[in-house]
Amino acid sequence: MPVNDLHDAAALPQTTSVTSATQGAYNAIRRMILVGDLRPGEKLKIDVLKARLDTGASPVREALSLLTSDQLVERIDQRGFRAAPACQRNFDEILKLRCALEDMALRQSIANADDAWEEHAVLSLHRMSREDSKTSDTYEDLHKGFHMALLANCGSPILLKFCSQLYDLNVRYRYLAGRSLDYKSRHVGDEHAEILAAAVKRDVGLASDRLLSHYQKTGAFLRQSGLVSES
Amino acid sequence: MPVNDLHDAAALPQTTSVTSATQGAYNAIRRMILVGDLRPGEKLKIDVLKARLDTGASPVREALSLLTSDQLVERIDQRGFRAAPACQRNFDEILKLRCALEDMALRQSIANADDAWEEHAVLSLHRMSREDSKTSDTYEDLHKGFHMALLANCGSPILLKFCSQLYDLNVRYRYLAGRSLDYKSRHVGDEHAEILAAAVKRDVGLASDRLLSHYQKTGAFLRQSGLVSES
DNA sequence: TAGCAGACAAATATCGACTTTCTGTCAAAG
DNA sequence: CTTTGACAGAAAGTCGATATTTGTCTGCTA
Repeated sequence: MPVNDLHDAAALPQTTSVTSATQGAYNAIRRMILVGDLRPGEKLKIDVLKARLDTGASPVREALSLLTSDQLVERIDQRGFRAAPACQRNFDEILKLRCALEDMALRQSIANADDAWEEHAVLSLHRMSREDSKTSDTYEDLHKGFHMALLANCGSPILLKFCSQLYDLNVRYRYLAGRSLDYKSRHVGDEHAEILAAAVKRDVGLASDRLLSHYQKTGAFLRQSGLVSES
Repeated sequence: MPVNDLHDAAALPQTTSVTSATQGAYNAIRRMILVGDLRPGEKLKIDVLKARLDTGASPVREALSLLTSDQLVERIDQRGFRAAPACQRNFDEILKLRCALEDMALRQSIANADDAWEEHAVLSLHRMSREDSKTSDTYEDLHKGFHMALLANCGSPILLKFCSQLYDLNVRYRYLAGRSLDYKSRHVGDEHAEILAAAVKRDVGLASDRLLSHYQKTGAFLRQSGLVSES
């Protein structure tokens, strides 16, 4: 299973059976960073992770190298690795870029619309809605799955990868702001449904507006509830 | 020296003194892929690279993992690494994305314009023009340096990294099409100067037009001269 | 003759030990 | 009292060897 699998992002929750130790370490560390278990800027010592994941040093090092792709880990030559720092400025940048790139991707995706894409998007929304526990990890996967499904038809794998990366970076800030805050006082379910409805109607402008508004609202929400601004 | 150093992209040609074996392997393999020494889709066997670079397996593996970030290498779990494939479709995608993202970056860069940025861009052009051998490696570095210097002031490190990646991916296609073809029958020097002039005049629209036209011309040029289209 | 099973060869992935580099502390000098 | 230098501990980086996996080739069977 390739590391960067974009197209299956909306697939069923992956079997946790992991083929290689590197892959397992990659998943585990990625999750720890996204969830905030490893704090922004924190030094990632090989020995510590090695013990925590019960693996050798090689898989850990390689996983960390791979996580550099996702901008979740910084590599400092001869000085090891650290979790990517977080700050208000960085958050704003991510939000802005996300809006720009996803807008682009969504428009292209709708322009190329076909039945398979549409049905996949509908299914993704359905699966997400069905999952009631909004704090669970699988919900996060399904949520990402839905958003990626909307963009999946844009015909540009590289653009998709960028969007996927930015999504993850953004998710981390959600957790940093306190996972419980998010989604509480808002009707995100409705927002998702409305975005999908516009997309299904092939209304590019409306879909894009709704998507961006969705992100801006979430962004304002997070900003207001105070971001962690360490290192 | 960090692997992902965007801000110094236009700095003087880097000292070749390499601190870590991984870093050395990274640079060497990256160059081999960009230049076409390692063909698209080619299997990258650890033993072979290990011997060729006179290093251990660990640095090679880690370098390959890092090159995954740049989309220059594909990692297939339990099946090793291979150089990223190349095809017409991929080239078109890169060109299109590049135009979109660099347009964005250039506009922001000019919007934030200040003296330091402007002078850095002027210097970068000068250094590139001074280098007469247009085929040498250092010219390639200076050329990238100039283009990145134009964008450097956009205030978005992530966007810059994306542009840098796309630049590299594009460079590879230049080499694939035959390094000598490029730049031969065109006055790229003039085009560069004109882009810079527009940027210095803070004429956002003109600068963007000229930049995109520059890329489109190069793109058409490469497309016409026939791309390698092997898996 | 086509297809499948098993074994052999090659290459990847992983481990554990060794070397190099960094970091923090403590003492001596300015 | 601050600063500089060296030493010791810790951590990163690297190497060589081993274990697992994959791909291929052969030979048997229907």
